[in-house]
Amino acid sequence: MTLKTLDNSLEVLKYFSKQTPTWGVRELAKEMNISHSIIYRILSTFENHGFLIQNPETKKYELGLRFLEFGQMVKEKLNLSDFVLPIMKKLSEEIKESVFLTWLDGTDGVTVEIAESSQTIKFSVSIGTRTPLYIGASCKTIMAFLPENRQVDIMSKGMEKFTPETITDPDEMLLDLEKIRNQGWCFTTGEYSHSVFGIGVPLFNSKGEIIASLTLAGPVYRKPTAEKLPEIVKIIQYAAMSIQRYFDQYSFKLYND
Amino acid sequence: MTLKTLDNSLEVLKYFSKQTPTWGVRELAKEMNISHSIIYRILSTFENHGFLIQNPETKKYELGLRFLEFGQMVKEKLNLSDFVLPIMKKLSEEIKESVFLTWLDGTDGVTVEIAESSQTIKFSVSIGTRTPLYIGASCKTIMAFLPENRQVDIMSKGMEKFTPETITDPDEMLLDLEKIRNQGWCFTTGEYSHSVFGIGVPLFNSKGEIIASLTLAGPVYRKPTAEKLPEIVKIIQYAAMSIQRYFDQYSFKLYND
DNA sequence: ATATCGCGGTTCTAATATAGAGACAAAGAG
DNA sequence: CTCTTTGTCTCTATATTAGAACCGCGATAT
Repeated sequence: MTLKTLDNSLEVLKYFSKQTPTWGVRELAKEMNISHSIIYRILSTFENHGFLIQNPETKKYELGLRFLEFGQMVKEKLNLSDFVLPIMKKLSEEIKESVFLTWLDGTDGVTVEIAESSQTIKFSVSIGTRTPLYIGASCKTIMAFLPENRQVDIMSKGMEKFTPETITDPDEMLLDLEKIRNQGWCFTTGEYSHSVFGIGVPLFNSKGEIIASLTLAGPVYRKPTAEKLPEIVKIIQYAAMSIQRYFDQYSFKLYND
Repeated sequence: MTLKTLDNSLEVLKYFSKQTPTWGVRELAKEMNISHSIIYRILSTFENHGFLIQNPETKKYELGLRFLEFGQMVKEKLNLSDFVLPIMKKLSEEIKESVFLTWLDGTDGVTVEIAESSQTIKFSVSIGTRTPLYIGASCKTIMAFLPENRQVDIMSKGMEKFTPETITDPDEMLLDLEKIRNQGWCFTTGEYSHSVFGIGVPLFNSKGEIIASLTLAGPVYRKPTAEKLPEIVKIIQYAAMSIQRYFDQYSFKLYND
């Protein structure tokens, strides 16, 4: 049993995205098909607590500084900067492509740390980015190691076709995941966004449950040839091992259900 | 008129701080003097949306990855890294002390960007840190340029004595603020935390309203002598001018009421 | 100049969601 | 083993919220 008011309010909050960072009361009400009175009350309550701010001229609302506070606390809790980021940076320099760490969170993968390639053309993504688990190397690597009932669960909520390469057939997906699980890594091209390749390897907690993935990504035209791929996978796996050791040592603190 | 349920829920959220990052249901209920049923419903609703996560072993709750997403969006909206941070870094290198940017948010100052000193002993603070406006150089610099009714408002909510140096008498504070306003900068020692000095200068929006402050801080034993102070203030003011120009140019987007 | 529209904000009341006490099983402590 | 404490769930009186209608304002159109 959940609180409907809070539930609605958090749903409202999710409309403040990178694509649509500001909303007027009636504008958002129309978008959500809800009475503008309700939206007004929700937005102004959030504003009272600093989670939203209202531009006094345009009267539109946007995200407030309170999120800086909470976001930073989560980041410090993860504490990846000290030990994990250097490993990622080294890997990124070695292969000359961007490297990122994706965390399992419900039915999504969340990018929690990034080491960008120094090349001018590179794969680039923001910390905090959320993607459904059935899309792309980083997420499918995670999904492949979940129990099958959770895999089915994720797919049962519908699978959106992000690009022509996105797999949207559940049976095909299950086969794909099995392959990933068997070989221990995942190679994709153009699933998450057009003309991007990715190579992901899994990371587990001390109980052997999947919690994250380490992924390398770059433009497809630089994608490794079939004969170079195994070598690159090995290098990524080696970096993943170092990170894994750190996780084991600190019995890493983020859960998957 | 606000939503009481949401209001309570956000109040609950604020108990997840750096000092107390994890809470059990009944533990938090006791702390807040609220029925544990209510807390349970609030926490589990937040959990459904990824704002909190529950450790499956200890059953305790802590902040979830959703905050990473929203925190990052706020950070990118501010977009200080590209232009303002380099200025701060240069200033920090020149004077060899930490430099930080504090934003006005309601009755608090929020640290939004930091350039740490390279010295081993240095002032250090997290992004997102919140302090009442009546404490410390960075906050008092902002408060000094607010209209008097808002100054009185802030003080009327009570003034906590953080350190022996904290000014808690409203009349004394008003005099102090006037002095800061007249000289255009603020110098304090040991107000925010023991044995720390700070020098703050104000930053305004295009309408001449105070929105932020640029502050230099370090250990008191390195605090500038009376004759060196004016020179250092000038250097800080020069950096502030550069930042000010950037704000003017982009008619800077964060509001103060 | 006047009318119209759409905006954020407010008020009202029926109807619904919530508060809060209490119960429960499970886990832990003594 | 018993006693305590935990998170979770159920119940009902009641406080809170939903949603329509309304308001005054400012921009736009006539």
